[in-house]
Amino acid sequence: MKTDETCYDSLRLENQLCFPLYAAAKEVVKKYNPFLSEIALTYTQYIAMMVLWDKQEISVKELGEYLFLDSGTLTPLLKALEKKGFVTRQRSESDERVLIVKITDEGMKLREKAVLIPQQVGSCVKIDEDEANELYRILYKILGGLKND
Amino acid sequence: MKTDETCYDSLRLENQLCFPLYAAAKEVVKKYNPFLSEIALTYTQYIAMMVLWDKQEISVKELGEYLFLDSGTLTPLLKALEKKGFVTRQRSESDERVLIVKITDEGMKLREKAVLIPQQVGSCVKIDEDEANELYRILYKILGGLKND
DNA sequence: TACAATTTAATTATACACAATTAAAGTTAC
DNA sequence: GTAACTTTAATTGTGTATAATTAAATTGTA
Repeated sequence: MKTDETCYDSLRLENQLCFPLYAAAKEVVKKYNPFLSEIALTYTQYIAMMVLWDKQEISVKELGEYLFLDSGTLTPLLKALEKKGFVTRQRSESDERVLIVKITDEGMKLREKAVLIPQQVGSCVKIDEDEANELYRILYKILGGLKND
Repeated sequence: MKTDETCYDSLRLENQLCFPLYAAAKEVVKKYNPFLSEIALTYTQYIAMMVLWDKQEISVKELGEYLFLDSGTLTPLLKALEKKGFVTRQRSESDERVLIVKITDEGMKLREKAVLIPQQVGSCVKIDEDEANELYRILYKILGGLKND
């Protein structure tokens, strides 16, 4: 019998579910950087642009709900995108508390350059299609479950 | 037939695997904060302590390999843990390039307070045991696959 | 022996990320 | 109608993270 203190097994790194989640997210996001640097975007800017490519126009609040980010992260990020000419930021006329983000023509044009990125990064993630689908399903189940706390 | 530009479907947020991975990791780590703040640790400090609770003594390099973190992250983190009295940092005598991190008695004592945390956070992640096992397996498969690039 | 290459950690610069607070504008209740 | 509350975004402060560079020590090789 081992003399290890098994009452602390729950605190071993290899028994954590959160740790591989944390590490895998970090490592996969890192794989985007060589491709994203070619179009002058960071990963967070890229997912914000994804929403804008789809919607063209959105409030900071609603964008934050899509991305699970708050204005403390989004404000400097959107200012950076504005500086690069990919978006404009202006207050809503009907409610001046609301800041509306709109994609520019320049921003829409960026989509053509970005279209190959998902496939390029996807090839780094060496899992089967079934596993990818299962992972996707479980991750959204976790995200859904966390919201109601 | 819809007039949407389906050639850009790969760039829709809901078609990404990386995004829910990124968001779920972030949101789950956030769930640790109320518990970790009671023992004056951040999440990253907590996973570093996990390795130290297990090994008592380790080089910065080896610690970084366990955690997927480099010295740029670990150096300030370990200095913070040293300041709180949980670790000591000293150069190896045999090779002065190597910095050895050792856990203190104070640091070991912290484990007793931390032992309930995995269960407390686990209850926030509302997935079955089977799903948790499957998620764990797929995440480590991804991490393993990324290393050989 | 020398000297180039490697290894290791620290440093610097940039960019998220979140908690807490602030400020402004709207909404509700009385 | 106005005071209290709520909503929205910005600001501030702290703490990760990574890339690139620097510096010191060791290793390998001619």
